[in-house]
Amino acid sequence: MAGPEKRRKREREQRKKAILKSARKLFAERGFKPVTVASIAKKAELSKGAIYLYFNSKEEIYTQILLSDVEAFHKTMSQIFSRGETASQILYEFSDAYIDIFLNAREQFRTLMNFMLSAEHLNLSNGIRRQIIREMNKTISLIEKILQYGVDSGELNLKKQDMRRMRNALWGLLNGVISLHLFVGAESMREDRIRSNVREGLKTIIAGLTKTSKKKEAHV
Amino acid sequence: MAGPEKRRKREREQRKKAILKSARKLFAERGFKPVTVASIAKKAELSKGAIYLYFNSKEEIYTQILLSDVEAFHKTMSQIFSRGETASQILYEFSDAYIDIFLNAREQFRTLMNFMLSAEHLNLSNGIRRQIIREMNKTISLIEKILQYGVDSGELNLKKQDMRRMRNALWGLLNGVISLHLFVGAESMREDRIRSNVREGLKTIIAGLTKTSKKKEAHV
DNA sequence: GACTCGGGGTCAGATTCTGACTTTAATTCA
DNA sequence: TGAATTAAAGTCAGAATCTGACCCCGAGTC
Repeated sequence: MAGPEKRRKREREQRKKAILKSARKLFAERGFKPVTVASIAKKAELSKGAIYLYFNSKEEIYTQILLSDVEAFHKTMSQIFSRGETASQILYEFSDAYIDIFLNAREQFRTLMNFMLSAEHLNLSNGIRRQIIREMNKTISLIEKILQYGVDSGELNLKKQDMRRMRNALWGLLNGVISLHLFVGAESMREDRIRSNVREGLKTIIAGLTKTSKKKEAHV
Repeated sequence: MAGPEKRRKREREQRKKAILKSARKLFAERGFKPVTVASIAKKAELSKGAIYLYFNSKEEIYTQILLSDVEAFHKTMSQIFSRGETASQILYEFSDAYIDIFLNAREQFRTLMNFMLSAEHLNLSNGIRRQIIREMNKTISLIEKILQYGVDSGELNLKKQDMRRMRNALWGLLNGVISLHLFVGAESMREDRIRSNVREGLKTIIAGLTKTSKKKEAHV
């Protein structure tokens, strides 16, 4: 590629990134609907029209942020695997990492949460919504893999048909605890409380799943 | 100023600076004539045409670099004054600073030197050339000020009509020594040799000027 | 249901940029 | 000398990017 051409391409990508950066901040603060394209343009020091040279719609901006966040999220969480540890250790680490992301990359987390909480009235096209949900599920199914690994290694005792429910329970535990503390409780205590609550829940669940406790038949 | 407008102005100035930066490097390496506008454009990752949106001619680019260098140079050298010291101390510091600039901002120095060495066949317009020379003279006349200060304080013995000649002799000493070592002598020895040569010359000149040596009448 | 208002999206015109083209001036060679 | 060649300065039509006034629609108000 020629000199000026290369420079132009680079600058075009920088511009795009700048728009996404501005938009991410605004979406994290306010969600989808209240953020106007004009406000994104203003933050990025561009005119509204210029935004449409880089994206086809407000929805597309939101989607790209969401997808890249979900992917980054999934990438981070994937790294938890591939260390020769017990399933319960991995579960603890997974939870820790999840909480870390919440605490350190709050904007990403909020955007994600916002999507989960109100995906239906976001008026994204159905295809896009499904794509994002599929991506999110990839992360959720990591929990299932951990559980499966525990079952395979003989560490955990869990029937095939309960796997999915347990996975959702664990995922729910994480998000529920975090959400609980997001709106109540003092900022200063938040991290400790989230961590200890999650750890406590995990401990009990893992205890209930470990093979040593051989008795189990008390049906629901 | 509005958001996008402010950004545009900023970016325009950045572009201009980038062009000057590329051009300065090339001019320092090769002088005026051999540097083509196309080569400046290439280094700045722009087309030739774009260069002419920021400058009216190759000459103007060169001039702006030269002027800003001369001004920076003069500013640095001016700071030598305004410390309550003897004229000879100030002369030593002035020389040291001059050598420092040569050693640390070689590109600027080369551009300046190049101008001094071949101002006549640079085909700059006469007005511009005179403007730059006037600016350079401001710096040269700093030496005269130092000498005058020495005379006024009774430290130096120098007739009014000899002032200018002495000033030029000192300036010549500096540039002559530097030029000498610029083309001969090993890089590793250069700094030491320049400094010691200049110091030696200064020492002798100052000795010849200090009032204590009262005898003087041996005309040329 | 008419009216207002706010925000998504459009578009004509302004600005910036590109590279092929024209001009100019210096050099070579008959 | 002066015609031919060449190389670099400088130009310009058209492409790319950007702007902000404008259009349109849907949601709320009376």
